[in-house]
Amino acid sequence: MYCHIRKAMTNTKSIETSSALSVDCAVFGFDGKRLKVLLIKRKYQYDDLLADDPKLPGAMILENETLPEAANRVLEEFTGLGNIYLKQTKIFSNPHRVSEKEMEWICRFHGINTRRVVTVGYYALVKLNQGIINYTTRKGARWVDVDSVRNLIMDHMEILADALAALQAEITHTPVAFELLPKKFTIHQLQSLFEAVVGISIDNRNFRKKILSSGIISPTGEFEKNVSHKPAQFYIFNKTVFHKAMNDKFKLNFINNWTY
Amino acid sequence: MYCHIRKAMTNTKSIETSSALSVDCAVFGFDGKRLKVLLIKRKYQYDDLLADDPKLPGAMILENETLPEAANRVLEEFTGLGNIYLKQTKIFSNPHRVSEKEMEWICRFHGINTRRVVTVGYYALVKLNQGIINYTTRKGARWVDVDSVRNLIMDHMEILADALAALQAEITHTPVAFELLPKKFTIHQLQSLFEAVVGISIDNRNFRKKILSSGIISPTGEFEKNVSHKPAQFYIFNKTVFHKAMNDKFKLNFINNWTY
DNA sequence: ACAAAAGTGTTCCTCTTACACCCATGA
DNA sequence: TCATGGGTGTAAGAGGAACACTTTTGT
Repeated sequence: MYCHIRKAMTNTKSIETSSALSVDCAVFGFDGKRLKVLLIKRKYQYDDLLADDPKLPGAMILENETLPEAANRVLEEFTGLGNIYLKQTKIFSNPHRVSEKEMEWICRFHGINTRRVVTVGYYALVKLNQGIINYTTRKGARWVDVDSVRNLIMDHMEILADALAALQAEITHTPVAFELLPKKFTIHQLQSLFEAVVGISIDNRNFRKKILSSGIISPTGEFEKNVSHKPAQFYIFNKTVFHKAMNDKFKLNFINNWTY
Repeated sequence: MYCHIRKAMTNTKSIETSSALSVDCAVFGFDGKRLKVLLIKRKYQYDDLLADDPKLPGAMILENETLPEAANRVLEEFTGLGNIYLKQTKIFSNPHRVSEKEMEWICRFHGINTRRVVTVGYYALVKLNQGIINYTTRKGARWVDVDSVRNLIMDHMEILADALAALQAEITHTPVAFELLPKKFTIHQLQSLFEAVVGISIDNRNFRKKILSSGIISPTGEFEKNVSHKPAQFYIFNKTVFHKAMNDKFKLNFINNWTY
């Protein structure tokens, strides 16, 4: 039913070929102070590749799933959550991105037989809470400060760096920040998140003015409890206002949204 | 040297599998008035799939090249140009994105044998001129108004729409506009390009003010000749100023570059 | 009382907007 | 002389930047 014809191929150095396709996910979370990323372990030792070597969660793509489905499968496995914000970043297709030894490890671990693995980078955003942390801990995963990540296996450092850059770019133009916060959050939390992700500090009064006048968050009337300072009000994200604002502003007033 | 171990796999419905990987490129050009995209023909008839069916240029990835290399190979084949601006957009990995008949066509045409083709979308930007147009015409390709493209094969309409959306988003934040213009261009050309790509109209005086005060273009002192109106000055893009401006502005003054 | 974070206003200034006419050239 | 696009200035308003103190709560 599919293909039955195979052209006789000369033994050139470059031929059309099949690749194993995988996804690797940089899963970000925010603990109120710092941006965290979820790391797992290699799990299976192979020669001098240690079982403890840290890596990003990932998986091979299955026969009848799309790449985002594969990424969601990985996220569900390690966090227990469905419906996570997920965004594809780059594709890592260098034929030599994986060393021969790593290639052997992959084939052994995944029970496949291939000469090349092309991987697709994703970043995912989760609302961190104690439940998730307990879950990921049981799975042998840990949440690490993004700034302090070192020595991931293969090209996972590069995949992570790319994911972080994509998140930084996106958080200033789309409301992904709210994917990292609880449904109800304080303005202080929101500001800290921006500061942590973009790596800057923002004047509190100006921040409040801008975020409140934009209308994309609404006060709930609820306040923090049992905090040793003046309790902050909780706000919620206002999706409809955001989309309206984008459509009104972005197209009609191009020159205003134009940042050279 | 690579893998020699293959785990016995149970015959589940979803198994890890290999895919053929392809690239498809939306190649954009600007003729001074409208945004154009390069279309080619299917070329080989197969049953009711006609040789004239329009499609985006694309190719299977070869064994020892990366995806951007494959995309560049396609561009060189159809335009004769190297060093074209190239940007990856999305991956199209739906297992059913290609019908069975198209799948047969692919296998036949490419002389491969696979059950699945995952394709990676790219958009490319070229400086249109008569030389290029002659070249692409000899290759059987044509430059079509983006707005009037209809009925591309497989999911190429979707790939094109995605590429266009990516270009629209990018042109307002990075200087890709200059990839679509000759080295020396008039301010009018630049403005028309923005208008064509984003689909808006811009006040000429305000546009000049903003673009000139940004410093990212510099006058050459040369003027149009043989035009039946006041000759316009030619300008060139000023790369260094652009990068300096981005670094100064974007990080330090986040709140200003923030568009909710 | 004190520590810790919440919350609030104003001034200055830059940038955006809206808008209309004369200029240089080729036909 | 006419048609075509090139090129210019200003005033009003909006929004960003910089800046410090009072409030509320738990300990």
